[in-house]
Amino acid sequence: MRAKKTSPADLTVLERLRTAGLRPTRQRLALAKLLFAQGHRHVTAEGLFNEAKDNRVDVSLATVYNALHDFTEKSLLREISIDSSRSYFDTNVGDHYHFYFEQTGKLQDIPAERIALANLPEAPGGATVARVDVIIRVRD
Amino acid sequence: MRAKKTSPADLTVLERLRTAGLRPTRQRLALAKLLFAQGHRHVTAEGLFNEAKDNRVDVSLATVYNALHDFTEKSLLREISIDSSRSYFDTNVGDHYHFYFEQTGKLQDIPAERIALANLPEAPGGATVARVDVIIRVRD
DNA sequence: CAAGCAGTTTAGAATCGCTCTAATTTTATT
DNA sequence: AATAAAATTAGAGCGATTCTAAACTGCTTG
Ligand SMILES: [Mn+2]
Ligand SMILES: [Mn+2]
Ligand SMILES: [Zn+2]
Ligand SMILES: [Zn+2]
Repeated sequence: MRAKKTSPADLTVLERLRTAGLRPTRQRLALAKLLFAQGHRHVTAEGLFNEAKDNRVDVSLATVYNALHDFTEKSLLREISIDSSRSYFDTNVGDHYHFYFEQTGKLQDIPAERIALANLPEAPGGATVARVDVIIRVRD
Repeated sequence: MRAKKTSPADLTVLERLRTAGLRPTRQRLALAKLLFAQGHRHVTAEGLFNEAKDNRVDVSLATVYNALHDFTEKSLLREISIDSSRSYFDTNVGDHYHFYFEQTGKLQDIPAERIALANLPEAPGGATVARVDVIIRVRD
């Protein structure tokens, strides 16, 4: 694989990886750019893999999975289980919820302030709440 | 496979199937009995399949999947996606939410009244809300 | 109750998202 | 440049689920 000079536009993404403690390899940089260059996104591994291909980013499927998981581990992404058949990865790691369009498989953010989640019960038996997921499944 | 007389205890389950418009076959009756005889349950296909084996219910894995899906279609069960690696089926089809214990993979019901879900945003673009899932993921 | 048919079950193959393996390549450090 | 650690990769492997197509069963009808 040909290495390519780092352009100024990559700098922010590069720093983001370094800050997270991830080596800024060509593959991670390219994927991070696809993921983070625009606004928040919800991607599947396959979707990102195809997008990489479309953008002539030469990267293996295994690396896409590795990167998605590495990014998730470092809180650059968050993984969402909506449909038991595939995982989604969300570039919005802040507190928020989702609409899920069953026909298209698309996700749409709902800001945390838009839902009042009151009286959340205590986690039983001294357990710790890791996350609260709210998914509003919609159909046309 | 030997057929077995329908016992009085099966009657309620039998009616339940008939009412749902499902033929009360030996396999469906046996599985429905496992599912609905006790209180509410959260099962996986594999779990139910093993439970059937333990109870000397001779049924194939494909039939377990068929029954779970048929029951879900008729609203005798509801399917829950928690973990992208497997589906759970819930005998509680009423409005309620869940604790999910990440270590053990167990689910625990949270009655709808225990969570105040206010200000639910409208479904965008004239879509209809099919369901609202709330999953509180907990760790010890 | 026999026949007939739609609905159901089944074993095993197939599928599919994802993970693993082990060899190669790259990165970061000296 | 040499080295060690980390990352990438092709392809095999895995596990949950679905599919196929043949055998069986429940229900209706005569
Ligand atoms: Mn994962
Ligand atoms: Mn399903
Ligand atoms: Zn999101
Ligand atoms: Zn439940």
